[in-house]
Amino acid sequence: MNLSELAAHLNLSVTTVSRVLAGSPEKYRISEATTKRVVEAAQKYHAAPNPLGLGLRKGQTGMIGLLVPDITNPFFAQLAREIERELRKSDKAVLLFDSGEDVKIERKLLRDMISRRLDGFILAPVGVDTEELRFAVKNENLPVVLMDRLISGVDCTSVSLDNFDAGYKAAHYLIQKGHQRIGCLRGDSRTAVDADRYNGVVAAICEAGLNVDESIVAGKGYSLVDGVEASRRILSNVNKPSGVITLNGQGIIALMNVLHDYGVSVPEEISIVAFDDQPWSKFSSPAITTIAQPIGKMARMAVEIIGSREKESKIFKAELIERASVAEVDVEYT
Amino acid sequence: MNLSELAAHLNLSVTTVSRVLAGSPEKYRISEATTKRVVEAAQKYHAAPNPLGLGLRKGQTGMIGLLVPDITNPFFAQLAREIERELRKSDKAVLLFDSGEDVKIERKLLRDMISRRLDGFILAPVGVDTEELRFAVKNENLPVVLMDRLISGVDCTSVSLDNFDAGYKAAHYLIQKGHQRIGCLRGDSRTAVDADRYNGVVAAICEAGLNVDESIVAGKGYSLVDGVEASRRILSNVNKPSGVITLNGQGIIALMNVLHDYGVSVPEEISIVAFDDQPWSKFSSPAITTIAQPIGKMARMAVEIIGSREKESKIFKAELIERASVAEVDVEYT
DNA sequence: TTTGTTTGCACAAACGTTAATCCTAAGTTT
DNA sequence: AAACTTAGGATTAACGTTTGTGCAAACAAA
Repeated sequence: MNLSELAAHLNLSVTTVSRVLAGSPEKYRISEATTKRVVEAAQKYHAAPNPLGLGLRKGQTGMIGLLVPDITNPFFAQLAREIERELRKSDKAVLLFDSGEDVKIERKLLRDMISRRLDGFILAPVGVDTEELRFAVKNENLPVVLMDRLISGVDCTSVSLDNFDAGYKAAHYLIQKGHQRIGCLRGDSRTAVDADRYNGVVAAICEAGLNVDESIVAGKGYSLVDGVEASRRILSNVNKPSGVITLNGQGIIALMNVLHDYGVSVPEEISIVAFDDQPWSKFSSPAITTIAQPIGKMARMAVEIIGSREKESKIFKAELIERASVAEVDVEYT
Repeated sequence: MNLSELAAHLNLSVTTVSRVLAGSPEKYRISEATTKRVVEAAQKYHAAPNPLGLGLRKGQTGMIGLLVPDITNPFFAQLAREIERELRKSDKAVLLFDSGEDVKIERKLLRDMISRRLDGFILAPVGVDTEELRFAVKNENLPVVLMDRLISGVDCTSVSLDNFDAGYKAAHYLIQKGHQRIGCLRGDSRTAVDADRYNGVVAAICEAGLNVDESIVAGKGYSLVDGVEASRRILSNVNKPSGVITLNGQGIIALMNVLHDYGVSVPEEISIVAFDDQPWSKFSSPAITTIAQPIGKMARMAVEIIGSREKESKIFKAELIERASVAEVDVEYT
């Protein structure tokens, strides 16, 4: 039911009803009696202000747009859930857009998002620099937060992971456990996320005085098929790695299956450190040692930035969760 | 940019601009020249009708609400993706609501959804009959489609799976492969989805003249923890099943890990049929034989029903995808 | 009684559209 | 030339809010 319908029903003006329901009856000197009458009738008839009228008047929609490359990817699903949960506290709703890792579709969606006059945007782009992305970001008046795959050169408030540090931590941990031959299952090396993480891995390896063998490094995309293919390439190497780091969430699924396929036991023959904690990681056998992103914290920060229209980017540190997929090996002295 | 701003810029009335951009210039006798002028300027300045004004005028928001129990669950994530993709074709957007399997939150969300005056609702409820759900559904004028966990007694257009048939198919397949001792990993047995599937399983078992051993049937919820616990119960039985059916998507993840933990090999020692095809099911080792829901088709049907305001419910049949997790066993004659 | 001060609410405008109606200048017919 | 048609738009109202202002009644003060 409308405010106007309710007002007619109560023989009051829409103004009065609106003022009561907006929560400031005393400010406008609405009597106790009237206030009570309105509130009770509103409850009874499920009356609430029409968001379109309200939005038109106030210039805001009460919605923020969330763009992800693939909601089917557990990382983005978790992100979406946390963002929705947080936004709900300020009575905002989430408009979901899924580009399917397709840059052309992403462009279209960005245009659509903008034309919908949302109150803010949380964008996890495919990872490619497009005109639409720049346009969306440059829209000075609207709060935009970039997440996950940041675009170098596109200047925008962002919430992200210190990917270099995360990669470094993963490799450093393996090295500390005695591993000297470290393989790496990458995603799309053209995206900054992947490159940064890999650079961190390389840095740790070099720092330890070891060298990087690119024949046990593979990957060309974030899909499961890509992951499986890369895993096979890594494992079919005559000189197998003693530890493998999967640089993205899908990677671990691919790798585990290929490992099982090849009859390689974890962590006895090969140790694994995976990026992105999955719901099942701790139930897996062996439980997976993980570089976990603080998804909840990042989501909350993104929402806070949107709400407060801050302009400062935040970088979070990943956390290494020790579980059972990494074995300690004796260091071979060469 | 607004239509009114654009109109002012072009020294035209808002009406004219609106009519050109709405795509019916000839119907209102707008000259070719003017039409062209408007179209070009609109492109140049990224001008588009404000959806709030438009919505207010037309009485629709161009958005439909999607309510799921858990977007992190791959089934609902896939559903969301397909629904969004389909809705996009008619320029509608998806407002996402995630109840987190919590009935109280679901109630609140339903109220919020209704007050947002959306053009339609696609609801995958937690599975419990609530007043709010009934209210949302009874809202005669708005198109509502129920999916997945239907509520018996709540009369509403729905798109669902023939769950009995699906359960029957799973069990029948195992029996056909010679299995006589069939275990079952259930979800929440109070929900109709789970009960129907289980009844299908029971029917197939009884039809084959075998009997159901409830000591290898377990499950009390849809979460991963529930799944792990139930899997342990089933596998710790002294007399292990020769085949296990997991009645929901999370189940297979739990079961596989527990199996690996117990050192049971699939399909040599135990065969598995899983509900809900997962992206990794075919890459798994062994690849998982699956009872797959036609998620894409179901999503498209839901969107079609919403669009056409049909009232007829549709029931889809699950498809059995034969892969490698079921072994043929010799039938023991008793 | 007149003037001033509250109290309690209604009225009007504006947000941006669109659909129905109306207006004006030009061209066409008689 | 007068009357009629047509082209090409502009005006107006309405969708449902909220906010600034207005205005009557009641009450107090002088």
